[in-house]
Parts: sequence; structure tokens; C-alpha cells
Amino acid sequence: MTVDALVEATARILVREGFDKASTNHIADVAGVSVGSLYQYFPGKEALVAAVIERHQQEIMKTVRGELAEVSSQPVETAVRKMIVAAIKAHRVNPKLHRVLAEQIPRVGKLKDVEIFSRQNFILFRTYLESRLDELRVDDLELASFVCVTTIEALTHNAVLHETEVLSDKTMEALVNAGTRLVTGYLMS
Amino acid sequence: MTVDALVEATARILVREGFDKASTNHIADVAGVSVGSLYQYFPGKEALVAAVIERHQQEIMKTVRGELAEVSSQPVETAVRKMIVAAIKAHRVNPKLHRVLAEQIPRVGKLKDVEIFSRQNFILFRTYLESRLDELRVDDLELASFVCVTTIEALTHNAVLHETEVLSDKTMEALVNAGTRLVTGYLMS
DNA sequence: GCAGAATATGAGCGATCATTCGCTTTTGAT
DNA sequence: ATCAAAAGCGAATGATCGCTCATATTCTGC
Repeated sequence: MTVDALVEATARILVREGFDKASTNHIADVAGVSVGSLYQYFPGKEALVAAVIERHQQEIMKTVRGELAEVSSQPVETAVRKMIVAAIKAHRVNPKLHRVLAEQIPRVGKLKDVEIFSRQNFILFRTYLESRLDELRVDDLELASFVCVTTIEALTHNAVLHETEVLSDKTMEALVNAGTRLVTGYLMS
Repeated sequence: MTVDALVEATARILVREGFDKASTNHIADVAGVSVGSLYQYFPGKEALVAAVIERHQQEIMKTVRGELAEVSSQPVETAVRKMIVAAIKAHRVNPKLHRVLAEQIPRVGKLKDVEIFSRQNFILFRTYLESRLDELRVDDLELASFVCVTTIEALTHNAVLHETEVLSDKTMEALVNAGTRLVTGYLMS
């Protein structure tokens, strides 16, 4: 389909050539369609990038959803470990694209959507903490959720995108252990 | 001086109107000089943004340097707490500019410089940990430094830039406490 | 086979931008 | 007062971009 080709071409250009090279003409060219067709399906360049973001987020969610299904009924340490593993997998769906989007999203109107996206993580995590309140030593759930979600996101984001490009299984395991110890230690003192 | 006016104008535009509006003509206009003069002192737009970045980083360093002077001789908990406070102050030097720069730096060639900048933090922190090895329960210094630096940076960055715009003194104190507990707990088990 | 609808095309328009260069003004040493 | 160098100026250039629209092609139900 023309639409898919356009979204795919946009994603490819974002990854391989950067945001600045993602002109409508170039996107249409790479997609193998004409600019005219592009504007038949998308109101403008912004909408195309938004579509890429949405597709990427849904791919991430598909990858992660099952991973976190049983978590709600599990003890804190198990749950946290699984969350970190899930977060790493999420970042690995398409690391390069993830990076470009993270960097360029502020420029697109989609900023709100992404904040809602991370807000979802926040609420999900706080809900889990509420259900496990008896295991925890926290007095401010809001603050604790903020600290944990921020920490896990930053740790996995930096690990996948900046540190040693090829995250070996061994270092990866060490990272998961460290993150788990960090967060559970904080939650359960 | 013309140079200062240009750098200041660039910073103002970045904060008030965003990266896209920072055209050379507009910068010169706001600075009260002509485009010609702009190109007399800067090889191009990129160099101007780079100058803004450099100035901002130096302001941050000036604010933080003293803050972290005695840290190396202090116990882990005190040191970590001071580092977090310093990180928050650093982010508060010019939050709006800090945000724009963090978002737009990838687009400028200055990416390398910023990575070196955070690499400095990393090395500084690892050096401190080395000197306090006896107090710690860590087997991988490299990993522990990565975890701590990433965590502190993300926590303060998100707190200052995203959460509740007006970070009251009370929530701010709670955040510092939480961060300190998080990191020291991890380091000292 | 046909007509009309849906889809696709791409040259071109207007706007914007970074950058240049011939010119003018200011400065400061003599 | 003189004048050369330094600093400043801004209209003009050429390139790029997002986007439009008149035209061409393909599809669909009959």
C-alpha cells in the first residue's frame, strides 16, 4: 500500500539520513511514489513523522505487553526485574529509530502523545506499587513511582543507545541485576 | 561586543521561539547587527549554536565547581546528596535553554562535545568511588558509575524539566532524599 | 468496452534560508 | 587632518523546501 510505503520510507530516512533530510519530496522519492500521492494520504510532513512514531510505539507495545502480563501478581523483586528486561527489549525493537524519534519528537506536535505514553508507564507502575504496599517502605507513592520509572527508563535508554553498541549477554545480565538491586533496594529499604 | 550580542540573541531565540526560528538573519536582527557582521565572527549558524552550548556549559560548571570541591573527602551518603543537589542547581541555571539544547544538540555537530562532557562526569564519579572502595559493596566499578551517573542525571533532568514546573522546596527536599537513598542504597547495599 | 471515480503524477510556485560581496562607517595611529 | 585598516552593513544570490494543481493513469461496476 502507498501509505505503508510512505511511512516505511520516512522511518528509513530518519534512521539512515536524519531528520533534516526527510523532505517530502525525498520521502515520496524513496517510497517510490510522487509527492502528490503523499499529500493525498497525509496532510503534511508532520503527520508522516507522527505516523512513524505511532507505528513504532505500537511495535514496542506489542513486544512488551505479554512480557508484563503476569507481573501484577508477582513479588517486587521479580516484577522489577521483568520490567527492566521488558524495557530493554522495548528499546531494542528499533534502537536507531527510537533514538531519532526521542531526539526529534519535540519538534513535532506529537510531544503531547509521548508524554501521555510515558504517563501511562507511570500510572501502571504506581498501580502495581499500590497493590504491593505491604512489601514496601515508601511513604510517597507518587514520588516513588516517579523515581523508579525515570530510573528504569534512563538506565535502559542509555544502555541500549549510548553504551557499548554491542551489549553482550553478560554485561546485559549485569545491568539487569544492577538495575533490579537499585530499584528494589530503594522500594524495600 | 558584537560577538556577545550574537550569542545572547541566539540563546534568547532558542528559548523563546525555538530552534527552527533561529535563522541567521533573525539572529542578526535580534542582536541588532547585520548578517554580514554575523559571518565576520562566526563561520555559520552551527558555530553560533555551538557557542551558546559552550557558554551554557561553562555557566553550569561555574555554578557547580565549588559545590563539589570538598566532596572527594566525604563519606558516600554526604557526597551523593551533595552531588544530587549540585545536579539540580546545574539544571536550574537556565532550565529552558538546557531543555532546548538537550533536544537540539544532536542536530549540531556538537554531539561529540556533550558526550565528552557527560563522560567527564562519569570519570569523576568513578574516581570518587575508587577512593571510597572500602565503604562500598560493588564488584564492577564501571557499571556502578554508569548506573549512578545515569540515574542522578535522569532524576534531576526530569524533575526540573518535566515534573511540576514549580518544584517547591518541600518536594525538592523529598526528591533529594529519595535520590540519595536510591543511590547510596545501591552502592552500600 | 465504457464512463466516471479513484488514484497517481511531477513541474512549478512562493516562501524561507544560509551565505556572499561590494559598499559605507568607524576607529585610531600618525 | 589624513588615511588605511577594521568593523559593519544589507540587498542580492542560489538552493531547498513544503505544498498545489492541472494532467495522466488505473480501477470498478455495468
